[in-house]
Amino acid sequence: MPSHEFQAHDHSHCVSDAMNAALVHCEKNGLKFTPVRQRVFEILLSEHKAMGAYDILEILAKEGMGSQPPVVYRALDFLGTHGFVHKIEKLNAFVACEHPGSDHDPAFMICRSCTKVVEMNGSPNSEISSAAKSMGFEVEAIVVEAEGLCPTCQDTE
Amino acid sequence: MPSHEFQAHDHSHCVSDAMNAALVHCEKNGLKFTPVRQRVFEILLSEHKAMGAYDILEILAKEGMGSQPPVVYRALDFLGTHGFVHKIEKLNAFVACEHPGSDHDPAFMICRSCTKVVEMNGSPNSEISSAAKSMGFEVEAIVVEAEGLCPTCQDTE
DNA sequence: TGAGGGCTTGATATACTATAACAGTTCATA
DNA sequence: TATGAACTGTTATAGTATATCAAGCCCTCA
Ligand SMILES: [Zn+2]
Ligand SMILES: [Zn+2]
Ligand SMILES: [Zn+2]
Ligand SMILES: [Zn+2]
Repeated sequence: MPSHEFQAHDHSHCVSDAMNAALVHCEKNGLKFTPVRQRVFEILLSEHKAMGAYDILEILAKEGMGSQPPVVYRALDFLGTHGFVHKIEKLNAFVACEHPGSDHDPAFMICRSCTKVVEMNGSPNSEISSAAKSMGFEVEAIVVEAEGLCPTCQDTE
Repeated sequence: MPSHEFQAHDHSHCVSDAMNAALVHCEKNGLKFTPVRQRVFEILLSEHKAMGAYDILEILAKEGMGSQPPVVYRALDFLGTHGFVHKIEKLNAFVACEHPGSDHDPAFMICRSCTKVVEMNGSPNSEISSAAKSMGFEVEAIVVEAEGLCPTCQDTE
């Protein structure tokens, strides 16, 4: 059983790796990684969970960084456009990307018990792509979200 | 290239097949396929497109079948629970099931140009299931939604 | 230097999606 | 006929997302 983010791990590495990758990517591409954007990213990095835009906004507001919805939606739009966060459609919520730097179609596992959200390794989407292609459909983006129980929560049920 | 619902076809068969299957299933299982539920299903069957709850409600209202959101959401809940319609998470919208009667994890193709939504044949989800299983994750439900261009719309671009 | 232009932020208002809660009705059945 | 379960009507409210316009910042080029 490979280790992964559902299990206990040194999460400070997740945070620093992702933040560093984002800083480097913005630097290289002349993107403005402004304080609000950076703070929203930090908030999403703090746990492997999806957060609603309004949950994030509440934190920002307490810190005096903006109190209106557009503030957080604009930051999320920036972060999503550049691949730093993903939207979880099933939850109408957002999660920090775990594979920074690589352009990828993410696929997620959502634990309904502990609410953690983890990206699958690799891109297990080739079967879907080829099923679509065999019907003549040209895929541009794929949403893959598996809901269920993570290893830890299976044990405690 | 197999034929499918993106292309021209005798759509009246889609409608009558699905409605018959639903009627039979409700009959067999003692489910109450009430006028509102039946009408909502008909509306969703009229095209291979996803419709928002409020679009459906607008039609119901014109016909004097209920004018408040709970009416349509309750009907959609019934239809979803019994597998007659699916929710498209990416669109926050609902579509009639094309494989009535069979218990299945649907996978969708969404054309961004003509907005048609078609279920893939088979369940091309085994790759995802096994990727999840290899990480110890127990899948209970899968959302698969591929967005792109259908065969027809590729030609006209 | 300072006028312009593009991008970011602030702020107000509004649109869109979904559910909670309770009252009234229908219908099967005990 | 009484009882209860399920469906419908209705009001109110919660939750998610965007349109729009004004104001500020930063870079660049005349
Ligand atoms: Zn971590
Ligand atoms: Zn869990
Ligand atoms: Zn059809
Ligand atoms: Zn199309």
